[in-house]
Amino acid sequence: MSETDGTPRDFDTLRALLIERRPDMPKRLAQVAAFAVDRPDDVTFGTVAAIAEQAGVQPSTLVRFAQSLGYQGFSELQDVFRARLRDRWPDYDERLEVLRRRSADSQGAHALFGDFVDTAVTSLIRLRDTIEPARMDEAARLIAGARAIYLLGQRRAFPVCSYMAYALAKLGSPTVLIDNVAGLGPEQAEAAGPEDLLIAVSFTPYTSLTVDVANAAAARGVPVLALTDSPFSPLMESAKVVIEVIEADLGAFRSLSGTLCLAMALCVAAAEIRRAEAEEKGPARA
Amino acid sequence: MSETDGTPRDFDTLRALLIERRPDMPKRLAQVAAFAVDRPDDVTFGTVAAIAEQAGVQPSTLVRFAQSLGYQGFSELQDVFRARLRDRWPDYDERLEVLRRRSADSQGAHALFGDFVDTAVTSLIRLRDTIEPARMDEAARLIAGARAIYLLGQRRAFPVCSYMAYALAKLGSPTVLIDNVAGLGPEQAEAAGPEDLLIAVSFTPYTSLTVDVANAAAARGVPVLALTDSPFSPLMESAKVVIEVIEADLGAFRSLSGTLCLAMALCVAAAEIRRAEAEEKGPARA
DNA sequence: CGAAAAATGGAATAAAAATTCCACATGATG
DNA sequence: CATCATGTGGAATTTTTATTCCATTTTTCG
Repeated sequence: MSETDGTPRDFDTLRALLIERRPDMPKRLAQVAAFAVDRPDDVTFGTVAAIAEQAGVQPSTLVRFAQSLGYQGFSELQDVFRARLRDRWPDYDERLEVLRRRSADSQGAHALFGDFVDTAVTSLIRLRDTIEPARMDEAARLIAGARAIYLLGQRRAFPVCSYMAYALAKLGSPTVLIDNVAGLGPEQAEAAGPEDLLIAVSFTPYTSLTVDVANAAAARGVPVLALTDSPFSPLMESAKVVIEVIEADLGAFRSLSGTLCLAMALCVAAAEIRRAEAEEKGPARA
Repeated sequence: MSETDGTPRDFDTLRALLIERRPDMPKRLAQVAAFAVDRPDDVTFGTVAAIAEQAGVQPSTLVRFAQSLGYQGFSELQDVFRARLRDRWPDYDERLEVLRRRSADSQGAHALFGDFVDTAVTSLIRLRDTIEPARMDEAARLIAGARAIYLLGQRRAFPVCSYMAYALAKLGSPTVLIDNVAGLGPEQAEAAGPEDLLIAVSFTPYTSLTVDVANAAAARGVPVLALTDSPFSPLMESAKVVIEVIEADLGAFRSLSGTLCLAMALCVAAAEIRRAEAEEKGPARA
């Protein structure tokens, strides 16, 4: 993987290289190689001095070790160790750099697309691994149990809402998309009652309309399901259930893929719950 | 866990503390708290200067932040972040195991979400590998060269358009989202002229409004860029450039992830082209 | 509205770290 | 066994990084 000059940039390759080359290394360097393979965490987090002591060598030996592998210095080698723990979240600055360089080449659109795809995939996988199943079930039940679903989200969150509006409508749920046309957002939301559900979607920086309408609704006893990106979201107060969605971003552009998938899954899960319940109560009616 | 004096030594406690105390913190410190909770990985590996920049504060603020929580300095706080990875990730295999078990266990919403994620990832990767770079460049240049961008898409395609509207606006392009409020879609599109660009997004079954408006515009000499899902799309006739987007679907639900990524990439690519051109012509004006 | 307190930004300083350098040791080779 | 190439330890140096300090701004409260 990704070594142009025999100097690994990813941990697995580096590890393999160390194991392969260790027998031919000078004593101290071999010692360092062994230590690096055995206790990668210590290498990841330690300072040169600390690692040197643990490995029983001089600090300078570590630097020479790194250089003998083709790195500029020990720090560069340590970066590979760190990337191992960090990989799933592509490095912000480096990415931006790549973005800029590529578009300067005017290789442009397609390469950029590749980056966006990477970011979206990262986002999706990460979200799948971190989201709490219990929360999702709660949310799905909330949707399934509601009389009508009110969807609230502005700016970047709006596509999510309009997508849910489409999906829910297709699944047969009474749905109101609060699009705030003519500034009537608050009024659109006013029809919602305790039997209904307001799904509020908002990301930093939180649109005040969204927050205000959600709070007002909550105050009236309308249950609120919040999809948001941080535990500090102002939606936390009013929401009955909160699902935290952390998306990866590329430059200034945050992916929406994870949120959309989540939204879709919730809608379909809710539809399933409803269907199951309908079957239990009156199988004949279907 | 293990805090004698209210200063957490483990990450989870620290995180909880930050969430709890953030509302009462001064602005900048709250900002740091949010950053620390949202992007712990960046805090774990960054230097004070790098983290400060990403969080939009001064280095000294980070130190003060740590001290206000009872740590001696920022480094001590960072240790807590590092310990989190040390403790949590030593064994990759175990982690995978947990993950596997979790997704096998869970039924309902979460499992469904996993499926949607799989579908989206498949969609993304496939799209990245099949799309024609030349087309994308054409499309990006078209967007970059236009006076104003008109966005047309109904139903499932609407979220894509609203997302583009958001992105283009943020990138400084004059943008009109044809949302067809009050049935005024055709009239909204009428302002578009040969200097402008109409981006039409439509998937099977093609909404007639979209097709009609796109055709009418094309007849008037407005260039049309079509994002669609089949070579038989009725948009083929009127479009100057067509990008074909094939999305994977799960049951009746087709993913949108690929289309959204594509849309985003096009917008950013166009913005880059514009910037490059602006720099060439009048570097002084920037 | 005005004084006091708290918070903030940014430069200055101190601390710590990485890296380089070189004298010395070791081991291979003729 | 002399010589040379290679490897090593440790101090010196340079660079990076964290922290402190203080003038200025913002907020709070009488």
